[in-house]
Amino acid sequence: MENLKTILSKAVVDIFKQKFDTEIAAENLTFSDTSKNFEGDITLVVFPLLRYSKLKPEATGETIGNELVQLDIVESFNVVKGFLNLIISDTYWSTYFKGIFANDDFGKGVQKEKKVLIEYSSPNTNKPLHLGHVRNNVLGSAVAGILKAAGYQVHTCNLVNDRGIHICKSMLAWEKAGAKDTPDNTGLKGDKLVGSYYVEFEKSLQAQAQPLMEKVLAKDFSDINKDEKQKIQDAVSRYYDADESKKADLKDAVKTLIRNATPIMHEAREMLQKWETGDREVLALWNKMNGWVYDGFDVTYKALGVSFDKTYYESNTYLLGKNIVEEGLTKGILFKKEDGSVWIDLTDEGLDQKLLLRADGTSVYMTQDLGTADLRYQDFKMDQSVYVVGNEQEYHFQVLKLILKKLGRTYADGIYHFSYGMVDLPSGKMKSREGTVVDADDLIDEMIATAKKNTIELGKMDEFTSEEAGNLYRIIGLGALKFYLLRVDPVKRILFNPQESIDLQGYTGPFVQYSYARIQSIMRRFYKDYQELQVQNLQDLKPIEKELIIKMSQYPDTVEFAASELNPAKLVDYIYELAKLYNKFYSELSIFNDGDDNTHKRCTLSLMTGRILKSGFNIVGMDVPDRM
RNA sequence: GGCCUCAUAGUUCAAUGGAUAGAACGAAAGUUUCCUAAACUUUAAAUGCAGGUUCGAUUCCUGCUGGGGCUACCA
Repeated sequence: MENLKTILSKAVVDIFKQKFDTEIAAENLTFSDTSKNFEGDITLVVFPLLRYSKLKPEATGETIGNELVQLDIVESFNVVKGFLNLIISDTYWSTYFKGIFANDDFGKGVQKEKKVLIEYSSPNTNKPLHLGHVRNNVLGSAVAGILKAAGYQVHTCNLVNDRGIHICKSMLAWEKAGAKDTPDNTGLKGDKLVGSYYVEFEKSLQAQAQPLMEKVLAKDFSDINKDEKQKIQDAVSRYYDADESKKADLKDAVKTLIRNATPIMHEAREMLQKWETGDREVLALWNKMNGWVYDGFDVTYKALGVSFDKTYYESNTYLLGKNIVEEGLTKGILFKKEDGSVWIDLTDEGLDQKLLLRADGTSVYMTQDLGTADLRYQDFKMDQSVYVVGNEQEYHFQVLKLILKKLGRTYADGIYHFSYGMVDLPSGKMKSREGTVVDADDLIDEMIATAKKNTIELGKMDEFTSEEAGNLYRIIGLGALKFYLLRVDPVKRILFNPQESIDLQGYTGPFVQYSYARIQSIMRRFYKDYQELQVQNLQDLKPIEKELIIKMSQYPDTVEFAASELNPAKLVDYIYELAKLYNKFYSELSIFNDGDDNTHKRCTLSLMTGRILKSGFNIVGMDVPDRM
């Protein structure tokens, strides 16, 4: 069906042709919602048209308004300064509403050719998922859902960082602790077990690094092996020579070198090299421990309700990356330093030199990302590739895109880093060393437990079986959590206040869910009392009824907008507003005590509202309950 | 130092360059013989600072102040 703005745009273009003898482009017309302080269903902003009309704002508005009321759909108008407020006829809204009511796919965009691949989650296998990953997963699956709803061909993937020094640290610590704990004999979730050994490793590392640091700062280098001695001596003298203002940074630099110079780090790096050369024992251990981690991740993903069309593993792609590095060397895009390390010089692009292969031949993050990029393109041939990764990696993706471009990869242009802000706690940043990281599983459990507690307190569980109840708590708890994370513009940091996040009132997921459940309750009663819903002409629309229809009419545009902006918050906010408006409608008007016509009309409106609330929530990965 | 990013009621968030800047929480007051009060109604309360572009700036540009990030042979 033709959209209101389209109809009005055409009419206004005609008016300008006839009245002012000028051609204006329909795209230049700005229609906006009418401000609450004025009467109208939709507003045309006439300021931009003054140069065509050559009249004052009021006169221009009057002229356009006088012509528009000739249309059946425009009932009346008023002009305030440069704003032409139009009142649209009930007949139009009635016809329009019947159209969208009959459309099962209302809100969904037309199918598009464009193919998009969305990568999100991307965990490391050395520790469990935390709140930061939760934001990533929730955003990633929401963006995928929105693009799908907007009509794009969407695929999702996960890139698991399953190899590298971090997992070797856990492996080493596990071996040193006797190599006997398993998820089975400890009862721990696999990722938790492996993560605990990562923590163990860090403790041992700390224990070795601290005395070494003290010695070195006292200029005693006897415990440093000769390969590292020179660098460390240099760093220490830079530290002592520096001004006060720079001392902290330079001390950190020394610390980093010291950490790398500890015996336990040497062991970890040896293990990594063994891994890269295919040492069977190391590989077996690696497989075993990663397997535990995947079992653990599966539980978390399932609890979060996210999934992927394809999972990539760095262990399968880093070699491809090494080949690409070779290719780059051959093409003269990359260069080798004396120590054998490979770099790209991006100083011409305003960036720095970037390492692609270590001196010992092992690969870094960038190396495997190059390989993965090629592989993904072979698999999906996508037009656009969205990486949902935190904003601390903006530089990385800038470099990745540049390198791929220099290598002549045509798909490089389609690479888009969906960069989102970090999650902070009221106490500040999450820091694993300080134990302030919010664990994903714990968080989910806590949300569900709070949902349970509140629901029981409200005494609403009489009609539920225990299975239904458990399901309800899960829907509410996750709805609260996801809504809390999605309602904020992705580019912004989120302040995660545990207290607030589990609020179930106000601007929250449960508010929307409650509105939906209310509607279902209405509809249950309706079908009990009446045979079937008669979708008649909607007559005598009350202001709130019309407002509700207008709000519903904006759903498809909102989905489209959220897709073009890649911003789930736009859709989430709209759904909340619709629910809020519905609650107002619900309290202002009686559905069952105002005559049969009104009952049918208001149930039709209720049913449609419910469909949109559900559809919108589902798109971004949330669920709604039939009763709560 | 360089690059990127953010700054709006007491707090957490909104506002395709458009009207008198919206919500929620918190604060104050009210609504339940009637469809689910996890709701609704009312009150008080905000654009960091200084310029510029524009008919019009919270939005775009410049500078400043403040927070965060990046600038690793970590990922």
